[in-house]
Amino acid sequence: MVNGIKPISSRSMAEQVEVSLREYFAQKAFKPGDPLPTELELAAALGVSRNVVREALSRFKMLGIIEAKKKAGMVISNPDIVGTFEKVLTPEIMDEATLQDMFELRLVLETGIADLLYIRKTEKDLDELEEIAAREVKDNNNFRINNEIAFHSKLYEMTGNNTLKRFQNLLLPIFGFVIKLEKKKVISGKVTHQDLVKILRKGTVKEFKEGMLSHLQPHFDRVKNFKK
Amino acid sequence: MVNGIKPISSRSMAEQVEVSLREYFAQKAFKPGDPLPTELELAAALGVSRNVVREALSRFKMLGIIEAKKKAGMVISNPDIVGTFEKVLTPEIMDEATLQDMFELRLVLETGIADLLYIRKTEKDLDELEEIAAREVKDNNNFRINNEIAFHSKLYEMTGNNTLKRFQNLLLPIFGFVIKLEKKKVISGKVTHQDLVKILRKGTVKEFKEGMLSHLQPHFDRVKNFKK
DNA sequence: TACATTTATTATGTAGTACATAACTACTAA
DNA sequence: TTAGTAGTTATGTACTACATAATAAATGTA
Repeated sequence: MVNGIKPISSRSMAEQVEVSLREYFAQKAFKPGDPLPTELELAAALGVSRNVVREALSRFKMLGIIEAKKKAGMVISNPDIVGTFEKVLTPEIMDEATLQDMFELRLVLETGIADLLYIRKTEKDLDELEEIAAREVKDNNNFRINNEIAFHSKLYEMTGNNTLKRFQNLLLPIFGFVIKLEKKKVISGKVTHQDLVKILRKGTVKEFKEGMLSHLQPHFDRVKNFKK
Repeated sequence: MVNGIKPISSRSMAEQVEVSLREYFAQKAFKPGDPLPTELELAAALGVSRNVVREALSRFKMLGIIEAKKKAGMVISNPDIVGTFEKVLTPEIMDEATLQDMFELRLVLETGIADLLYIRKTEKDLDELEEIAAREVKDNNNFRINNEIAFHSKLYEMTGNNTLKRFQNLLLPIFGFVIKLEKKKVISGKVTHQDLVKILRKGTVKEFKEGMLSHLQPHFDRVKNFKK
């Protein structure tokens, strides 16, 4: 294999225009609401067909960076970050290494939210969380996974960080997908959801961190055995 | 404001085609390498012009979900998740709430990687980390920020999780941006980088977690004072 | 003058045609 | 058998045409 040599830029015009536009936005310090030149103006300035410009613009529209209205023209807008993330997070077509990475990422988040939780938690939240934990004891197995999801989702909700909450919600399918890949039975940790609620109420941050770690221990064991 | 009523789908054809294609990919259980129908076939099947199809396809190309070669046609490929994330992570056009969320997200990651670190750390890594921490003591202020970045980046590298490492690298500008917004002087935590290295070498996971928390304390204080 | 209605005007959205280009196939000739 | 050539095909780019919606201008009416 020849090293240090890159293939001639066979990048499509649309791709190059995308890059150019991104630079243009940055250079002009565009902010949400700011109007853009018309498609024809852009095409003329870039020396490409309107078609190519539209393909590039279509990309920005998908990301939510650009919004377009007839006659009014196009304006910059603030993108939905998590929404964009969702568009590429399809376990079926992701490579295994990245899947494993995402699996670990969820564990990192799960153990990392403790401090945030203790800053933001309220009595009302704790009541709701307790209700979820109590419900799962009664329920049969069919609904156990749903309750598992509900419990952890509630935790993220309690951090008051909406981006984080939505983000972890996207990670859940990945988590399930990876576990399914291995065909191993999921073993529960020693610390149950109800234990965690109890700690959140009366215990310290440190105790909660230990509790959560213990709760997730089976997953961490899995990570330990995974050879990179 | 009228609730429960949505505006008539004034979504563009390109947007609708994007959705249709996504469903089509899922339904056909497409995996990387699988060939797609030609643009003309898609256009005919969807009942739209080739132009519209291309605008939608352009979006998938940006995400890295589709690759196209002349004559050979198009194939599914696995997207670069972090790369995609990078495309929407422009602090300048992000709304403040999300910026704050991302700031917190970084803190969550930083405190959450401890367990992963202890699973994966090697002597070689520790030596390198120590070298970075030592360097920053000598350096003058100009390079302090660079060293700050280098140290924390190295930590993520040590987790052996490349996605995580790249991800936090994208978060760094946000972090700087948010701090700059407030125009407050950055106060260092009581635990220095050199302290952290020492703990990583000889101490337990628990000690490291406490150390990191103490190191980040000024940032957490900032979060505490931030009213949502 | 003030207001309502109609009429351009304009930029995006969609359709269709044409042709360049790269890559693959099959055929041909040495 | 192999080298070379011609043909085929799907993407890439360009251009034209027109529909559509939103705005602004112009007009008419009270």
